[in-house]
Amino acid sequence: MTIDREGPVPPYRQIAAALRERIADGTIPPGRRIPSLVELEAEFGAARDTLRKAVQLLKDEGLVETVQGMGIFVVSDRPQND
Amino acid sequence: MTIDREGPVPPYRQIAAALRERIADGTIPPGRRIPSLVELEAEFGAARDTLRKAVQLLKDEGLVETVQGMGIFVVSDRPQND
DNA sequence: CAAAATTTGTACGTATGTATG
DNA sequence: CCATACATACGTACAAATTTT
Repeated sequence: MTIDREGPVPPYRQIAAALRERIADGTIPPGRRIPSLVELEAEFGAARDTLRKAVQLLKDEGLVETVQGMGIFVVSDRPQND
Repeated sequence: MTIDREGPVPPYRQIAAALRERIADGTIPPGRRIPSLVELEAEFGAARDTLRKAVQLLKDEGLVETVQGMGIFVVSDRPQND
């Protein structure tokens, strides 16, 4: 996935869309951790600030939850086997 | 109003609380504009990023709305005389 | 138990883009 | 065209929580 820096859609929204799709299609299943900010930074070639904005969108949508010191997790509507 | 940088409450939350109070007590009435980010920067002595986080909280609460090029406005539940 | 590594949270500063007046 | 104001992006630094060594 590559970011289009010419078009009207800001990078942070493109990144959010990419992650949203991975969640929707099950690439990253409920309860699972999303790549860390450092990893996302490497993958998308965007600044931490930009990635945090993308993650914030998903948090606002209730798709993910962040836990300091642990990571970013896909929310599971139904409880998973822990 | 002064920010306490020693306590556990981060500055952006203190600033949000200060603005929230001004809205609640009518100091800044519905429909009216809040001081610009530049003005808030001078008043609170905080960075732009910190102020934006404070405003974001109020936006999430539905207390204010931002309009690019115009400012940050207190939301009016009932329509005002425009 | 202690130290280091990992990861998110917060803060600061700067630059550029976009919209409004 | 210019000034004002918010939006986005980049980079850096340190704090706090968790996990690993």
